[in-house]
Amino acid sequence: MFSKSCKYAIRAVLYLAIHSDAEHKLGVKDVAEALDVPGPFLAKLLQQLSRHHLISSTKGPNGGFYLSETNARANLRGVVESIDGPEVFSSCILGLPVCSSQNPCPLHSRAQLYRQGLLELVEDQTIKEVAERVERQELKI
Amino acid sequence: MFSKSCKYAIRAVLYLAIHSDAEHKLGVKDVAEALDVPGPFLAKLLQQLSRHHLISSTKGPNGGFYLSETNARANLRGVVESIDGPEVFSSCILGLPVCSSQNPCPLHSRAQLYRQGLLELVEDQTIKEVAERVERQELKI
DNA sequence: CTATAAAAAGATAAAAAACTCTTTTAATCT
DNA sequence: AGATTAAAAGAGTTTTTTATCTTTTTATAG
Ligand code: FES
Ligand code: FES
Repeated sequence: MFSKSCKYAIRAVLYLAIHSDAEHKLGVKDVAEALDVPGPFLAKLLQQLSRHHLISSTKGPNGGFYLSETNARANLRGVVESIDGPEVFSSCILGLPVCSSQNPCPLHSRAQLYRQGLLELVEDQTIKEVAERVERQELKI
Repeated sequence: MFSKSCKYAIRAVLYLAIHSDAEHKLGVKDVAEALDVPGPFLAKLLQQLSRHHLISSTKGPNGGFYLSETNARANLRGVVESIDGPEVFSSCILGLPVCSSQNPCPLHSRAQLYRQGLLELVEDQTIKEVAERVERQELKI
């Protein structure tokens, strides 16, 4: 479903939500080791998220990546769209050039249900909320 | 979501459901041109589906690919599983090594809704039913 | 102001997915 | 039986995704 990159990105954002804030920034290495993900590759992803203002970062000593309060109040949709592109939520499930009710593919109407589930997955709770649930219920990330 | 291969495969199966039967077989080229898909690549996919008995084929003059009655009474799940692997319906949406309610990831419970939609998409109608709907409603494939 | 720490950027490499070409096998027709 | 047709199988190639390595920029600390 999501690309590997996107999965890494989501997990990294959640990790930052739990373990970082403006006063406690984390280096790529910290996150990569905690999530068991290739470091230099994760660095690229975090840079990309940072460029899109979905996470925050500063350079230099005591620098690193973190989630600002604002970052944490967003949901995960932006993260997914930033890495995998916005089309994941709107493109035809059979790969036809356009997806529309005007000219639908055979799976179009049922694809709505699937998309609904997908959107709820990433939209109906903030990153902060997910992170808090992870802590309360000791979930794996 | 589905790989490109899988999308091609689904479309090809539907095309066969509509345009072929045991008495009217189609060559790879026919299908590839109709769907505007790379021919030799589609050939590989059809061979794979044929090996898994999801479509039928015969060699030689008047040979080709087609859907038997039995093939057409199945749903699309087998096609998807044959090309993309069965894990698409059961693997963790965040890429964790196992997906289970015992040790769930933060998105696990909501992922169920998404999976439900995905399964309905491919399971709740037979290939024949989809094909008939395509003909009745002149849908694109 | 200099040394240092860490992200940003750029350039490369490896692996996987998508796509192509060639040879072999099997069915049909004459 | 021999010629022909079309799938099956095998061996490449190209493109995209994933992963690594190196250099540059910027913020901080001393
Ligand atoms: S047209 Fe295929 S999903 Fe909408
Ligand atoms: S554990 Fe992640 S979806 Fe089930």
